[in-house]
Amino acid sequence: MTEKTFDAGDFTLEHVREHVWELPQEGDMRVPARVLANEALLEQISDDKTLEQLRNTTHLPGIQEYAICMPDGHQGYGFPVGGVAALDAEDGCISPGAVGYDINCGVRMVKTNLTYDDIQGNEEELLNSLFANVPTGLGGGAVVDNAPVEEILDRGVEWAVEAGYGVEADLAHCEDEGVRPEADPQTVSQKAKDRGRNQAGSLGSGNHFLEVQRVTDIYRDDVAAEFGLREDQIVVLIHCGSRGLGHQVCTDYLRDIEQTHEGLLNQLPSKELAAAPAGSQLAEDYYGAMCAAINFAWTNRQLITHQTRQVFERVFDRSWEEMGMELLYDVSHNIAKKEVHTVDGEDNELFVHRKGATRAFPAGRPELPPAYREVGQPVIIPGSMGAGSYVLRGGEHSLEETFGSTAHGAGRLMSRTQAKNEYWGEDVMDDLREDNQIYVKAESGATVAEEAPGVYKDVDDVVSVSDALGIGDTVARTYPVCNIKG
DNA sequence: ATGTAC
Repeated sequence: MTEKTFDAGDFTLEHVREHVWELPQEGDMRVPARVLANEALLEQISDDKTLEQLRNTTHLPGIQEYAICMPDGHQGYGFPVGGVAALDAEDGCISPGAVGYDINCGVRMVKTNLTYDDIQGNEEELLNSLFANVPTGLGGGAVVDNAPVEEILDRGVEWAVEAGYGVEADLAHCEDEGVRPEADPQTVSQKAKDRGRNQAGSLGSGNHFLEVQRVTDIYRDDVAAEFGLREDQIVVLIHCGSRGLGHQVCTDYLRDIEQTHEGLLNQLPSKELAAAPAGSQLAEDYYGAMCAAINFAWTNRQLITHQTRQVFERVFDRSWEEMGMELLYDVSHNIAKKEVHTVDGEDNELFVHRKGATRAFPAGRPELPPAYREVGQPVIIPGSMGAGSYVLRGGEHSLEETFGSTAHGAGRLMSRTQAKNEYWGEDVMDDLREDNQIYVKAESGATVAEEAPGVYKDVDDVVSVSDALGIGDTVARTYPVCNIKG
């Protein structure tokens, strides 16, 4: 270790090597904590609670190696958004706060064989038709009214495909093939199910969006060819989660775990990290309920994919198959999952908590579908609505550095309240259209202000750290064409 | 993120 340090508010980080910074283990910390970032990104987390929350995480029983903060990390509920914590699945614990309220918030990319030329002039028709056919905003609205929630919780995208909202190939291009088999609908409260019943196929609000984009840059020709991506291609990005259902699951189990496992809670530096010991009834139940909410979120994105395909069919008067509207991949950003990782030469089953972090498995991992087993997993990292997004490929160092994870987005720079003081939604939309030919339509102007490009970090910085560390390699970059949101 | 609050 070098002598170099970074003074981040109340914390001093030691420089391990390029882009790797460490909070040394001290006091009741069970392991050190690591931040993967350049100095500009570190500066941006020096004044909030990100580092305090990261350090708190190192107190969780069973934590392995390090608590890790990705380059896009910022403060969240109890645990940083952009945090990764791997906890022993036998002797450790599971923590709802380290998964987040929006269980399986995530993103999928739908490819097309259209080019930017094909859709120029159609942007507003596309925008309006997408907005009319994809429910957005807080509260109700759904593609499927009175949906069979129990079956969705149990079977995920398999249900959607059987019901005619997708094809078999969609399953093969979704993390875990669109189904978490450990899902246990019986552990999901009636209240959560009631909230989900009329939200199956809805975008929601906040940072969630559906964006038509064009591919502007290819960085790795061979990988891009395997992924079916090329310059000037039109793609669609769908970013949303498990809506009120997942939120209710988190709320229900946080309260229950706080009460039932008060002894463990009292050993932790923050109530927001409440955790259930591995093997306890509540750990089992929360895992089953979280997996069920995961299935709901995947189905949600599948139903929105179906609507998107139909909109494209009407606007361009061709079938979606003719337009090549196949899934590239669907990745989770908020999840805890049992995975086997090698620690100190031994294979251990761990609850890998990724909150605002993406699984980024390299070639060879058995979990990857056949299409990506030789090349590595596609990772999709959305930027702000003014910046576009990146497609990465799980890097060969991800398993040793981050339990197979990388960043999930640009990361917020300021709170929603602060954003609303700085920006006015209508002005943001006018600027994007006039200066960048980006068409935005939203349920609420306030949401546009909260999500203005200026409230986000530079996604280029985030991705360059991932690429330099070899945890997620850049493959392609996209730029927005039109965007709908809540 | 969220029927934006217990």
